[in-house]
Amino acid sequence: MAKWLFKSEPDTWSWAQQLAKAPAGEEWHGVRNYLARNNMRAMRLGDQGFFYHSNIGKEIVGIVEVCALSHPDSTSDDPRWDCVDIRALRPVTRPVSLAMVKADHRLAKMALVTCARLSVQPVTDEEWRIVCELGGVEP
DNA sequence: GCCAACGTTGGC
DNA sequence: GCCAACGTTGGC
Repeated sequence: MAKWLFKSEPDTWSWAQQLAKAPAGEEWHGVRNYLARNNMRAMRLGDQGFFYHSNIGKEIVGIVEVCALSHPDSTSDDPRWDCVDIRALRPVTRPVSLAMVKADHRLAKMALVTCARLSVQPVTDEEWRIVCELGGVEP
């Protein structure tokens, strides 16, 4: 299973809101970037991802799972924009901050660091394991 | 198909 | 709130 990372400004959509929608899940709409969209198109049911709070917090706060394959974004009339649905699985024991990620040389190549503006990112298996370790949660 | 202008993201 | 980075748009 591939691993991913989803960014959201908690002002707009927070982990608490995502958690409140579990287990049904929620459409990850609003992405208007080709690379982020292509990442969502590549997702499979059961793929897991980190839920990251951008701007406020700047930390990974939970783990989500893809529960619907890529489909047209209901918030757009433009057929270019698709998105998946995700549901909250569990919070991390300790939030993993951007500063912690940057401070860990093993995570230097993480997209969170190298592609700061990409809102839906791939995560390698090794990065997944290390972030889970930092967050005190089972990979 | 290039590239300048513009808009947005997101860390600080 | 600022601004750097960078993705997108649109004129040529």
